[in-house]
Amino acid sequence: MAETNSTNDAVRVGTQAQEVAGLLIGDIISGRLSQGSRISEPELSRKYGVGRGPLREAILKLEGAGLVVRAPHVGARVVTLTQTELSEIFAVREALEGMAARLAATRMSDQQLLDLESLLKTHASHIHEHSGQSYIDQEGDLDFHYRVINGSCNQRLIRSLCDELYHLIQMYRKTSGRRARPEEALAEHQMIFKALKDRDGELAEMLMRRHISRARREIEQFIDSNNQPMS
Amino acid sequence: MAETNSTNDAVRVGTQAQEVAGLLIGDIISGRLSQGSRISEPELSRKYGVGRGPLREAILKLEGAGLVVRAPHVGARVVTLTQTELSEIFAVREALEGMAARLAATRMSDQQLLDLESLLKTHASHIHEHSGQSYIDQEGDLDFHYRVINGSCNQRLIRSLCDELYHLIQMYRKTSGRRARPEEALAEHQMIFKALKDRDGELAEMLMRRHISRARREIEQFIDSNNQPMS
DNA sequence: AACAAAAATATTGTAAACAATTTCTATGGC
DNA sequence: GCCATAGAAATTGTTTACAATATTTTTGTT
Repeated sequence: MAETNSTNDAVRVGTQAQEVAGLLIGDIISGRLSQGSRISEPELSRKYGVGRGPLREAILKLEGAGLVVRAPHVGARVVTLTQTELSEIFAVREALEGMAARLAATRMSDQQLLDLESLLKTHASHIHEHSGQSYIDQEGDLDFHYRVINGSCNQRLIRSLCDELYHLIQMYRKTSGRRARPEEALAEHQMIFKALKDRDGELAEMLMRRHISRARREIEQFIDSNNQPMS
Repeated sequence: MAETNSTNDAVRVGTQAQEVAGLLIGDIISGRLSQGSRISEPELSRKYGVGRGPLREAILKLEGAGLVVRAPHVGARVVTLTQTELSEIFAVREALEGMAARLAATRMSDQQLLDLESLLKTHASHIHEHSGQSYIDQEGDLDFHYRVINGSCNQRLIRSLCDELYHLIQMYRKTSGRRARPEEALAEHQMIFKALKDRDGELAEMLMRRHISRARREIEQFIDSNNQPMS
């Protein structure tokens, strides 16, 4: 009768190291492990119930993703994003995701476009109902961008954006209780969608770049207004 | 005297894992470990004279860089680049390095520009002397691109390009004995340099994108002409 | 002889013990 | 009272041994 594994999770999907890496990523991008937190091997080893070997592998993986930084003989910490680094991330994201939008305009299937359209409708109704709060804002935004990125059909591009940059962006969003602007974002998403539907790659790229550039400026502004009273 | 370390290398700079990772990268991008080669832990553990722990860490690191692929309980292999993957890499490189050129146009110091100019002069004389062969072609090309990338002053961009994409490109260049076209490349480098010197970011980006796009088409052509007789 | 199944081998994944380095703490001197 | 230094504790780096999985070889059957 449903003999479970050693952990109370579902059946083991891969190796312990992979599982712990997933848990660690979740703890970081959810904010349970805040920026700059020490990653103690013995402590987390006990917490996750695995040996130090698999845990070290997980840490190594996260280091490759840029979520933690390590110093020899000193240990690992959750990365601390400065404003400069966050701006750099968004600058790279702008170039990469602009390219993704351009490719997606010619490569997305009709079905993918229909799905994207219904996603936007769902998002719109949620905004009207709850007058622009709730989790759907962050998640919906992510969902839209993930679909466009995947629509590019460029595996390397997908990996760079989803496995590296977006983890960092999610981490920042959670740790800084910044309020998004769902109405404006939705309007921009709808314009991007129209360009995709029209198979207009140039326009899709330009709109996506402006969309991300706008988000970057908001963040820079937010940080500025928050750093001031902390001095 | 000069009491050396356990290995005959210079003094240990970091940890064994880091050192082995460097050696592994060297073996891969030099072609000593060709594409698709098995990465046997016991074998390489003996070869490099370290335990399996540090070697595994090195493999993990290379997996993060995209140089090796791992399968659970099966092992690691040097990545095999298909034409599709190579095209994808160059597409991403085009977007990223175009951005780097645009940023470099406004951010490179006058001294950096002078150094870049002298590098191009050195490169030109080498081509005229040896009529376009010798190692300087590959190395010189890399050197030029590295300087422009670093001129962007965007650390994340630098890391993406130098630590991930360029390793893969170097690997491909070595394993496929493809001949470069140093004269054409130099001419294009000189045009890019002029745009940088004029602080014309838009032009620098466009020229860099065309330069890389051209290289991509050459590679695609080369692969096509090589894959045909192998069918 | 060819195929399938089962045992043997080898390799990877994991845990535990040891070594080396760093960090914290306490003691002594100024 | 403060700083420097020496020792102790804790953590990371590394090796070794063990367990689990995959691959290969062997053996038996059709």
